[in-house]
Amino acid sequence: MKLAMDIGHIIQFHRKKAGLSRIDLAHFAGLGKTLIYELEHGRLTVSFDKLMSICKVLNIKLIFTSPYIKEFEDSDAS
Amino acid sequence: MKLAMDIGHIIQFHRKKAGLSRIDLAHFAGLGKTLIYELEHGRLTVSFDKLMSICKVLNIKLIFTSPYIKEFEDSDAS
DNA sequence: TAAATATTACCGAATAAACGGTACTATTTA
DNA sequence: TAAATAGTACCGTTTATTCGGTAATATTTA
Repeated sequence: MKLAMDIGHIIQFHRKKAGLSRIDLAHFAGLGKTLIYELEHGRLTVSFDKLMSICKVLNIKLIFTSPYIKEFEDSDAS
Repeated sequence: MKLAMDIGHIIQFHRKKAGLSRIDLAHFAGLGKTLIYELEHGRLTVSFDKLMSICKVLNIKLIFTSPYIKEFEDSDAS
């Protein structure tokens, strides 16, 4: 578990674990190579859905948590 | 804890819990009102850093997790 | 009811993200 | 060493996001 500070490092670590090149990862996530490159170099200005596509390929899950989350889950809105 | 499927609902729930209007939230997060509106209406095409700004205001934390996360945290890359 | 506030909604413009192309430099691998 | 692959880097263009403005409709509060 890790806070969303250095996603770039997390992505890079998991990409290498998966034995993928940047181009491979970009391809599997349906994205351009430039995005992977910039993401791994600390650029946080990435759209959320594209980040999700990458995480999906790398089997990384995102969890939202807060003092109210339990209450939210028990509500209808969930 | 909740997967990143319906962020819109999560945001809205927490915003109301905090007693903030959309304009309030937008203001505190340094964003435009349109973004909050669209985000709460299921639009996932939001930049990650702006989503983070919103979460920060609402005291929502984001956690990345995966089978390799422990290993990542113990590595230098973390 | 009336006034104030919040929400929903669309618009065009400004800004930012994402792309492919290209080229040059490591780093592998044969 | 030579060839192949991967990484770094910048560019100009396309596309998507984000914005403020405006207006009309709830919803809340006096």
